[in-house]
Amino acid sequence: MCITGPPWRCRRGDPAGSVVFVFSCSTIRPATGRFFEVDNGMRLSRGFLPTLKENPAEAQIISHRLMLRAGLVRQTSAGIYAWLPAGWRVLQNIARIVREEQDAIGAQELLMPTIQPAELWKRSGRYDAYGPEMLRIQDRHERDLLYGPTNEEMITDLFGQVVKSYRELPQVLYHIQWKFRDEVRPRFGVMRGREFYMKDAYSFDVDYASAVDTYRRMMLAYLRTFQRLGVKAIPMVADTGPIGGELSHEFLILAPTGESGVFFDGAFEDQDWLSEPVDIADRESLDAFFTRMTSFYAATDEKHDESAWTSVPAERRREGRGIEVGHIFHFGRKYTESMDITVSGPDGAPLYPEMGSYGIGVSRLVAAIIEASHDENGIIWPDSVAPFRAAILNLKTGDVACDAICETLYAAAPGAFLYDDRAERAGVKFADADLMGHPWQIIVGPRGAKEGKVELKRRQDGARFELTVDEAIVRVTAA
RNA sequence: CGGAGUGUAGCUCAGCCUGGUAGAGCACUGUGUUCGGGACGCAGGGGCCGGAGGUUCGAAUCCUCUCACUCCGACCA
Repeated sequence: MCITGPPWRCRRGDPAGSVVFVFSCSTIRPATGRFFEVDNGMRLSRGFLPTLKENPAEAQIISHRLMLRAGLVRQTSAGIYAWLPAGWRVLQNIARIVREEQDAIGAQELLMPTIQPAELWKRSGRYDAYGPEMLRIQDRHERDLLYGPTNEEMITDLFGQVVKSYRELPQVLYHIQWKFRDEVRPRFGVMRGREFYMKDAYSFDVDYASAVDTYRRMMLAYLRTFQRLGVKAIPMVADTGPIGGELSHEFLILAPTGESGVFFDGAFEDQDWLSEPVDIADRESLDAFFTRMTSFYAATDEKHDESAWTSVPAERRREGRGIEVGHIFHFGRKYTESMDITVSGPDGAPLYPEMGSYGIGVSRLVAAIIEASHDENGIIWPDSVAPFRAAILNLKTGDVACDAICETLYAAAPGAFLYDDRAERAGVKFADADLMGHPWQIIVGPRGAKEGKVELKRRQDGARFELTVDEAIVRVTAA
């Protein structure tokens, strides 16, 4: 419960339930001889934000290098990472946007455990089918458990316990949780780790037509989610395996280091899905949206169709590579049938609901966004996911004017700004700010400070603006 | 799981072949000069050389075993 709350601490030895509140004095750094000041690490001098000047030897791809160098993660064993404060902030920012868009289509968030009983998987037949990627564990009673790689069985079982009538459908349930797949060869940092943070949603519909509506709503939610994350993720028709049909799409972020080749209609990049007029309660509206969306050609190299490709106007043909960050999939009654989960139908007879599952690799997105958005100096965070909105660079700590302006800025947007108050040279601060990729840098130097001016630098394009303190605050917090 | 490597200071690495008791740069501490794009000087601190066993008067160095990590392949959100 301390995770997001205001800074407070329990004093050891106090009666249970008694809490001592220690309030932060956020404006002036102490000269009062106080031995402790609440600090959430947003002053860099006190922060747990270890930047690295050199590339760690184990990191091959750019996102892995930058994540280590910018102090986002540390590896604890092969394919398993600790998320340091800045990385954790990014992860939560992504999760927040994912959550808002899931909620917007009526999905309900819950939280299932990471550890699952083997019995559940034996019912669906996947316990034997899954293979060594599943991490199997035994408890002290020698019961078989596993660290969940996915949650179809568990959600289906939960659903069956609760929902008894077709009138309660559709249901869309999701959670954002850590998963584990014991990859033979983890690599590329969190891009292909063993432990990963993922949103997975599961839908239950009364019939196929209704399941298609759900699928289309989810498609819209995904398009909006990725747009808000500041990345171009293109949905590509994916292989549906033995089930067949067209209701499977993978979402790929364009990046040169992607694992799949992609071909798509450039018109896709110009769409604004946030203002797309769709009534998600109306089947015809959903159908119109989906028809328009799928009218743009998009396919991975595996599903690429040359003849369809040539019908795309030549100037709009885009080829590149992509990283898969999401997958939506209708699979029908596979689990409801194998686990014998039914609801009563309109005629009183039991029926097997139609299911779909919908994943977004939240931790993988951190790496994928970096792959898609960086330069030779470091990360360039999209505004929506950046760990800090801006870094305040005090170019001369100890200078009365610089310190005063920086403290004013720092107090103006609690939690949003990282204040580089270290006694470092300007170059070090510039380099670290570029590396960490804050959307804005508020540069406070002795020259401008005398006149109450600061310099604003936009990380994305390097644009610089000389502004008053108040103007800078407005500008940075507005964007 | 096959094949190939690497483990020496927080990071990047040298030393190993040809055994003689541990090094550099960066980082860190103190200090002085610097101070708008990763400064410089002086003085410091920090490593049972991944682990275990063996050979030897003596092992970071040679031998055996083991663990971890990385890369290539097969696999994959």
